[in-house]
Amino acid sequence: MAEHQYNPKEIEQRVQQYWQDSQTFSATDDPSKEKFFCLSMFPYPSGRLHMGHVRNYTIGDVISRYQRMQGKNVLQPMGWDAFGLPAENAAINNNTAPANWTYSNIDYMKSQLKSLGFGYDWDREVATCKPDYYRWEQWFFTRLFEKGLVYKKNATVNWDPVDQTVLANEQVVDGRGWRSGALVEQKEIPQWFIKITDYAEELLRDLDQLDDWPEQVRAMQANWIGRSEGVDIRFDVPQGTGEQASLSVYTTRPDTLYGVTYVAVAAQHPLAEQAAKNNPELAAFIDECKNTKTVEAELATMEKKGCDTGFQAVHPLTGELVPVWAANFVLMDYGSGAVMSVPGHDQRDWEFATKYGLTIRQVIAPAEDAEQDCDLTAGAYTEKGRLIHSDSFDGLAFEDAFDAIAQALEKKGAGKRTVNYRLRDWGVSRQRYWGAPIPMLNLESGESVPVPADKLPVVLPEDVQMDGVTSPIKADPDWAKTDYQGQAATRETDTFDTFMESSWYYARYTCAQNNDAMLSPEQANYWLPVDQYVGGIEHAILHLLYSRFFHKLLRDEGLVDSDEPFKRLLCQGMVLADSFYREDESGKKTWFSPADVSVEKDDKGRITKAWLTEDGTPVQHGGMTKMSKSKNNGIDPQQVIDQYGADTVRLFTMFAAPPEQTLEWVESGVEGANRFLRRVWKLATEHADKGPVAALDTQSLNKDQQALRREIHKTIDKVSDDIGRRQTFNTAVAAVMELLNHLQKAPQEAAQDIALMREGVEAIVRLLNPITPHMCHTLWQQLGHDSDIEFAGWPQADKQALIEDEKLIVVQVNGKVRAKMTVAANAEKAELEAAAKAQPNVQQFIDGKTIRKVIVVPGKLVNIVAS
RNA sequence: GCCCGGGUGGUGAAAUUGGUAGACACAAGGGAUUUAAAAUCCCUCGAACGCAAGUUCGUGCCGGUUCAAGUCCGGCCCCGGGCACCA
Repeated sequence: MAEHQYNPKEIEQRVQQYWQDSQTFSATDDPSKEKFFCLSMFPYPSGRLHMGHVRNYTIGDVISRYQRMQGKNVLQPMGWDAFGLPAENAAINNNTAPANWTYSNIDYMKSQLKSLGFGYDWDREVATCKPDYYRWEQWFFTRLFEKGLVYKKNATVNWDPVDQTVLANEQVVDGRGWRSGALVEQKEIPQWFIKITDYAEELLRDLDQLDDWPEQVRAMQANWIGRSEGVDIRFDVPQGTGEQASLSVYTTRPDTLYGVTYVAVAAQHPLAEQAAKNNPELAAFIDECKNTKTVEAELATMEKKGCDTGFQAVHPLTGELVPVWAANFVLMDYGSGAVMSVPGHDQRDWEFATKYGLTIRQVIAPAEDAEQDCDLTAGAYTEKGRLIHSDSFDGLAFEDAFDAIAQALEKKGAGKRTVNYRLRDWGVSRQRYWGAPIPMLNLESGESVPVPADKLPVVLPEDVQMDGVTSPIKADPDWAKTDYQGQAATRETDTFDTFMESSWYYARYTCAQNNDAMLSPEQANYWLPVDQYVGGIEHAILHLLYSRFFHKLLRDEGLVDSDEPFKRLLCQGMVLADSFYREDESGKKTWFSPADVSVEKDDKGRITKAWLTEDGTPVQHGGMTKMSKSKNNGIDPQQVIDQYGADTVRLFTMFAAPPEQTLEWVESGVEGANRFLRRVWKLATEHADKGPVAALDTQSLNKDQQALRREIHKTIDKVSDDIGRRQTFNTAVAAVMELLNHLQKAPQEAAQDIALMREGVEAIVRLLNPITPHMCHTLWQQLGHDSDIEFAGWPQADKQALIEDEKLIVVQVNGKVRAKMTVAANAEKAELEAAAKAQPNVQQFIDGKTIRKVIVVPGKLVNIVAS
């Protein structure tokens, strides 16, 4: 007798032990087999898994198991994005070293991943903080340097003047350093850059190949790269001494050139700094601009401010003198640090000009009304139109004007057509400790050279004391001391941006143990590209763009032969939960964990009352929000696993919402998922108890049995399509639930009833296996199979069983449903029309009216248009 | 501010190519079983009107295309994600 009580704890432990003992998920490089590389974004080892991880990795695991049942050779690896800022903070708070903290987190989280039953090949595990990983990244960087793809330049950082340290944007709170509270300044320091802009065109073009990426991610990347066609224009700036300086500006609207009434430069622009020497007001303005964060969102919304430099620039075509202003919205790091301003036709320029009383001039008129002057008192006219007040260019439309003015500038040597990208080169220097050391040496001559390959890796010391301010490798002068070809040299003490590690880890999984090279091309080319990548939408731009860039760099180094790293991409949504807070008199909110709160609901199920379970004091319901530390509404996956089992957690996660959408974590929904699994367990084990089953004779089935068999095979069809093509796991689960409802109602008297039940139960067990593998593994055995369900194959729908001889047809009159009728599936149009008109409720609506038209959609509907 | 999503019953959602709006669940209400509870099973469940058959309205708002619109087009409102040193 099978156990009819579903006992997840016991089942899951046993099955996980079985997987470990039989190396079920260990992938072998076998070129004779069709491969499937399924990858989930590796976690930052923060301490414990959160629900976002659970969701991400459940999706990846479901796809992996589905593909394995399709007969593919599946690789599903896992690793750790182990460098980063939180380790430094935790190390200070816990008085330990970042390495120590990180490694113990990895241990714990690895055990959590195992308890969720994810089928990873742990032999290929990587941790990016280990020298055997980052040494190859260091080596690759030196290769890029030799190829001229790496350079050093000054770039702006957040500078804490009290702690004398560089801060991450995250460490700047309301313009102040998070520890010192000092006003943060912008400071320029030399940093290393990789020329991603050299690949801008290819990164943009190859987006077209990524058919299996979400449209929105491709759109976001295209906008990020931001290709535009325009003109670089030179404005000469006569100096008092008779010398001539010049400014370069880029514009996509050369047609508005005659509307330029001033030029704006960054506060840090050399011209502005020169002018500030004899201009205290300007000097004060430049000083003030040091406090402006260079975060795009802040730049866009802050108050636009400026100050006249006193310099004047010569208009390249008219020779007119226009003032040069320093402005806080022009960035020195971006473009040439100067822009031409056309307040008549650019809204930002208009606001600036209005504020400071600068001239506003109309040079574009609406195409259809070229004679009329626009009203520019309320705002700029930003549409493209026809030129006016532009000398010989008057009357030209945008494209002709663009060409003619660009040509005139080129002829004078004052301009050049250019393709520009919004994308900027990738700054990879970080002034923090817990990262891969940048493998560069500074010589006494001032020259920087890469660390020779035989001296790699540059190992980051792990046994360190954190003082919370200075990186230990910067604090220890001995660490940097070294030599280069006999001469004294100092090491670079900056470390890499952690995006460096996450840009190539996917490739390292193909040969994680290789100690002789970054990649083994044979293994890399067998497994790559990744067939399915799963991760959060928050990585849609940066991580995914850097990885695509790195893949092209790896290709150009001869390490891989594909152009793109990720064939198909799925971006899962966030996980939300109820939040609860209490507000004190000053309006400060204290947030309470949902685990500590009890609620009362009205008969519509809305929360009407909430209180702390422990002492009964009332709290406010803050709605469903993203699980986060700040709202204290994270649900610990471990507690839910302990209570209901991993299969229930996995099922609820897949069922509650489609994967790209947000998922609301609701306890009663988890219970519902658990209830469904108990029903499956009961049906399957009770059936298994009936012992040997007669062979199914599909020819002898009665009408009801045929209908049930059609449900079984329709479900197989739908679930296959939902998991394989559509990736709508929620509807796949719903389809299995429907089938279970049908099977539970089926009679179990005749031998063929039981044979049919066998077919249905086996279908359910196999269809659910990717989602709830522990239960399905166990039930598969109880149904008498010796084979491992992972390798038992995916069920195939019997096309014969799907054929219906009758169909339900909807009858509409003027687009409104008036009747439904069951007709032979092969009925002709004329028959359908006649049958539709014969329906009593239809007659009522067409009686006395003229039939104008009848639309027949075979197998679906008849619409009678009458008036 | 810019770029990208989303908005459908009390709730999560479904409707795949323009063709029956609300599958499957959750919550709620009613009933069966039980000494009782849990568990389980059955019924009801968008709104209004109606004894019923059924009718009308209904997918954020306003307008359009179409025999037919949740789905396509134009204009708005609200919510969320990203914005380059959090990962």
